[in-house]
Amino acid sequence: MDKQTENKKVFLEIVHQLRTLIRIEKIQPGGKLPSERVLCERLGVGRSSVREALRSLELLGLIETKHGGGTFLAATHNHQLVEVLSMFILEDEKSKKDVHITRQIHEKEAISIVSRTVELRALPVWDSLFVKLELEGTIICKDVLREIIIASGNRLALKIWFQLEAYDGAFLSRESTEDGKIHIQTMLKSMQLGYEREALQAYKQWLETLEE
Amino acid sequence: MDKQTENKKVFLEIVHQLRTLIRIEKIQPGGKLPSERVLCERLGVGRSSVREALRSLELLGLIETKHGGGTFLAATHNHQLVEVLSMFILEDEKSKKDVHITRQIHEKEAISIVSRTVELRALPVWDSLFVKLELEGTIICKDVLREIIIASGNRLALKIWFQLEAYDGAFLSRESTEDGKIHIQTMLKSMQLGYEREALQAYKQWLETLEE
DNA sequence: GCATAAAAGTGGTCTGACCACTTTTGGCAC
DNA sequence: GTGCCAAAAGTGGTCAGACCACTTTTATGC
Repeated sequence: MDKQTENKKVFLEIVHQLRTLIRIEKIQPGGKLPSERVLCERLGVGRSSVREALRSLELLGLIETKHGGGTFLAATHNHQLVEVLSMFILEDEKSKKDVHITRQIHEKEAISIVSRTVELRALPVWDSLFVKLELEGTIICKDVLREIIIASGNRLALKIWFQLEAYDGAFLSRESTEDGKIHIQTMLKSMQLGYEREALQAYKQWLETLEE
Repeated sequence: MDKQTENKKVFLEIVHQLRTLIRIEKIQPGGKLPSERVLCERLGVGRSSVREALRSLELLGLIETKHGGGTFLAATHNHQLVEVLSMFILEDEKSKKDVHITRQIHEKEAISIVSRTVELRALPVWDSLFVKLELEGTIICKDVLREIIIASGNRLALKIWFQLEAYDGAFLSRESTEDGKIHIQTMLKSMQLGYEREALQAYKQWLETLEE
């Protein structure tokens, strides 16, 4: 009833309907949505309009599609959001530096969080990383940072970090130097002991070894 | 021809192309984009695909369309983006909290940056805000924070903050209490003097006056 | 029972058509 | 020439049908 009253665009209305559908049918993240053709019929609209709505949600990272397979509710939220916004926003060199800095902001915060939280400090993953570092020595920077940010428990920050890391990838993908290794170990140990300041200091020193 | 050979989705490619087009043709916010039919021809794709891309960007608030008039680069964006995302994302409390925390991460960082940078500390805007606070007393929290983040010079962080602030809006839009006002003033003054620790402390106390 | 091929289902894209609305154009009266 | 107004052109909004490419399901043959 109320659908007819609105003079708004069909595809926006469909976005609304989809949300209702997902709630009512209790579709879980990762769950399958009705096919495009079924949605057309159910909502009484053309397939193009359904697709415009679906594509919009896809760009937002709210749904995922598998060619020939179906449409699924995204398991993890907004990753494309940042990417697309960035595409329009990040244009000059200054922006590249901003990505770098912003990424580090989240890394520092995660280190602080872990250092300050007893339960997180006690996580076995730190020892594991430490040992791996000891044995192989070829550990990749981003693996360590990723674990720390995951541990910090802020999923949104994790999503943002993933995006930034993707841009900034070349930098982080390098293997650590001998000097760098020491700083990573110091950072991990400090974190485990709850020495926030020292952990951040070691992180900073580690960064310096990367900047050559 | 060539577009089909790519394994990526056409509509995503179009989103990319549009961004390039906007930059090359120097289309200003509020400016007019080529019509859908022109875009089809230029990009060598079907109109449906062009529309899927445009509709996606519209949902993101990056463009606006006028029926019969044309498509325009958004002057001020993120209007329904917020609405739609919140519909889908902000369902569980955890996400809401993550937004909240992530926003504060960027605020804290900006305060630190300004405190540590002589040129930024000397900006006249702080006195201006301080006086405004003195006189009116009805200053809005987000105005202060926005200025600080702008001053910090990281446009990406600013962009992210705008996003988060939009979600988290109800919280930040409140007028500050008497207690809050004192803390804001303390924060500003500490920042100006370069007392990073004190500024962050005041920020924290200010937050406490807002909660509950 | 199982592997494999056929069929059905599904997303991806293009074309053409029609409608509703806006902007531009052209002609008429003054 | 000026000004107004209707016709024409331009543009977004929507739908229907047709293929294609890919995945999932079903049926077949051994």
